Amino acid sequence: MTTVRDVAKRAGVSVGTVSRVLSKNETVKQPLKERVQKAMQDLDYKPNLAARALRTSQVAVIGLVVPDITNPFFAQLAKCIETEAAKRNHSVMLANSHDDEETERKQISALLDHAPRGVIVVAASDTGALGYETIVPIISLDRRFEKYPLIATDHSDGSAKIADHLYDLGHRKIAYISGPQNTEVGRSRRNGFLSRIKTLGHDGDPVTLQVFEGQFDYEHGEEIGREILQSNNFERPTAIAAASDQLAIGVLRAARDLKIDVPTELSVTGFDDISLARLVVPRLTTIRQPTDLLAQTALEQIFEERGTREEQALKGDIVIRGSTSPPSL
Amino acid sequence: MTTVRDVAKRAGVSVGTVSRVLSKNETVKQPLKERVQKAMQDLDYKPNLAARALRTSQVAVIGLVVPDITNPFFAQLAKCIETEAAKRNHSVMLANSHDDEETERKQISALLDHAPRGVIVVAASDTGALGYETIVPIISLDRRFEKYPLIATDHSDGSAKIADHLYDLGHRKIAYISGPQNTEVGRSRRNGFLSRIKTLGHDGDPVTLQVFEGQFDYEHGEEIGREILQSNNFERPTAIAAASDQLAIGVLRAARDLKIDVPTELSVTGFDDISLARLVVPRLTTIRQPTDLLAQTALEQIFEERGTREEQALKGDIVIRGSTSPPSL
DNA sequence: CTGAAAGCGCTTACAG
DNA sequence: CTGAAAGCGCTTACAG
Repeated sequence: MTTVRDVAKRAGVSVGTVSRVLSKNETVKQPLKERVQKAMQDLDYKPNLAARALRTSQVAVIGLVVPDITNPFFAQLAKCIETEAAKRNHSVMLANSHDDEETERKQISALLDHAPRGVIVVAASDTGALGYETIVPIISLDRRFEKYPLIATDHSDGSAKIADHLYDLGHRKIAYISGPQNTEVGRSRRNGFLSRIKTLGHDGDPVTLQVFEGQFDYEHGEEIGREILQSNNFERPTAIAAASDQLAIGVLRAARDLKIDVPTELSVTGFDDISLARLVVPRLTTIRQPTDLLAQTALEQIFEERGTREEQALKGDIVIRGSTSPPSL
Repeated sequence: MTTVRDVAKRAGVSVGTVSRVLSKNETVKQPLKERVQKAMQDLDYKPNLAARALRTSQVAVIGLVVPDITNPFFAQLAKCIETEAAKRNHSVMLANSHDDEETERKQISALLDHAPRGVIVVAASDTGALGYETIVPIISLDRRFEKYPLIATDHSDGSAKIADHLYDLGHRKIAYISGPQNTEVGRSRRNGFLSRIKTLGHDGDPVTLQVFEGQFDYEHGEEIGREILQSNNFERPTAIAAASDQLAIGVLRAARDLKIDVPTELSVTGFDDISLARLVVPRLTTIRQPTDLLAQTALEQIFEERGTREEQALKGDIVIRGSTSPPSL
C-alpha cells in the first residue's frame, strides 16, 4: 500500500503538499504539482478512503433506500442515481426497506453510520420517521420520508393529463384504481385524477366514476381488474385508469383472461412508464416520470452548499400508446 | 459525536476495554462488560466506521457490480444479496457496468478503493479483466468475471430440462434463441439445450432445429421472434425456446402481433423465472434460478476464512405454466 | 507557496 | 483479565 508519505518522498516534498494536490487545492505551484502527480502515477498511488473519511467525517458515498429494488420503477431510479453519483465520483449504497417502517429506519441508520455525503429515501410509507437529527442531508425521492424535502413528479398534474386524455377520447364510464391512500403519491395521483374528472364532468357530459384502492403492484391490478370487469356489462366501465404501470399491467392481464379486448372494449392507462410499459400487449398509455431529472435534482439538492434544500415537483409527460382508444358504442 | 473515550470515561475503564467489548472479544469479564454496554447505551454510542476501517483496512461493505440493475433478474439478485449481507451487518455498494468492460473495470476499481469485505461481479462479458491483483475477495455471480470463482445456476442442466419438456410434449420443429455467444451463460445454455435435443433426436424421432442469437433483452426477443414466425407456415417451428425470460417475453409479443396463439399454435419457454414470467399472457414456462441460494452461496464464499473459495453450480427447477402445450396437428 | 505537526477514533500487540 | 500506548493514512490550521 503506497501512502502519501511514499509519494512525498519520491517527489521530494512534504506530505502536506501531496495532500494539497490531491484535494485540487490550487495553492500548489505548477512545477511542484507536476512532480507530485508524476510521483503518484509512478507509484500507482491510491488514496486510502478510510483515512480521508476519518479526517473529513465524510465519505464519497450516497445512501439510497428504496422499498424494493425489484420494482422496475425504483430500479430505474437507482440506475439514474448511480449514474449521477458517478459523475461526482461518488458510489451508491443501496438498501431495501421491504415496505417496512422499522426496516427502513434501521437501513437509514446503518447508512448514516457510514457518514455518507447524503441519503436519498424513497419512503415505504407516510408515517416512517428517523426519530433523531443528523447533519447528513436527507432527501425524499418520489415518496416523502418524514420532514425531508421531496423531489418528485407532479403526480397530480400527471393524473390530470390522463383524465383529460380519457375524457377527450369520449369515455364517460371510468374506473380509477388508486394506490395506497396512506402514501402521499397514492393520494396525489388520486386527487389529481378525480378532481379533473369531476371538473370535466361538471362542465361537460356527466361522468360515472368508480374508485378502487390497492398496493401499486401487478397482483393487485389483476385482482381489482377482475373484480371491476366481472361486474355485469351494463355497469362495466369503458376505461380503467390505474395509479401505476404495474397495476395497469395487472389489469391488462385480467382483461385478457376475461376475453375483453383492449383497447376496443376497454381502455387502460398507467403511470410511471417503466420499460415494460412499451412491451406489454397492447403497449400502455401512461405518464412518463422524468427519472433522469428526478435523480439529477435529488443529487443537486444533496450537494447544495448553501443549505437551502427545497422541494421540487417535476412535470411528467403523457405517452399515448395502444392501450387507449375511443369507447366502442 | 461520542467516542470510545467518552464511553470509557463513563464506565470507568480504558478505551481498550471498550473496544474489546465492541469487537465481542470474550476476554472482558461479565461485570465490566455490562458496565461498558450500559455506558454505550446511555451515551447512544455509535462506532465511527471510518476509524475502524482505517485500523482494520476493512469496512463492512459488499461491493456489487451488475450489468444493469434495471434487468429484473439482476434486481432480484441484488435484493437477495442485500438481504444476505444485512444478516452479517454488511451494507451493499451497487454499481452498473452498463454492459461495458471499461466501465466495469472502473466500477470494480472504485469499489475496491473503499476496501470492502468482498466484491461480487456479474460480468458484462467474458473478456473483461481487472488487470491487477487485490487482497479483497472477488466472486463471479451468474456470469464469470476474469479468473474469479463462479457461483451460478447450472445453465446447461436447466436448458436440458427445457429440451426434455418440449420434446416430451411432442415438439419436433423447434427454434432456439440463444444469448450472446461471447458470454459463458450464453454458451452454456445453448450447449445444454442443443446437445440434449440432439441426443433425443438421435435416439427417438428426428428434430428439426433452428438456432438464432441475440442479447438477452425484450427487444431482441421481439425482433428475432418476428423473424422466425414470419417464415412461411411450413417451416415455422411449433416451439421456441429462448435463453432468457426477457427474450421469451419479446417472442410472446411478436406472436401476439402476428396473431399466432400461444400455446395452441406455438409453445414458448424462457429461463430465469423473473417475477414477470408469471404475469405475462400466457404465463411463461421457464427455469427458476435459485436466486436466494445464489446470493447466499456468493456471500458464504466471500466470508470463507480458509481461503478455499470454489466454484459452485446450483440446479434450477423447471416451472411449467401456460406457454407450453403439445403442438397442434 | 510549502513544511512540520497535530489529531481524527479506533484496534491491537505488549505489558503486567 | 485489563490498561497504556502506538499507529493506521490522511487533512488542515499554523508558521514561516
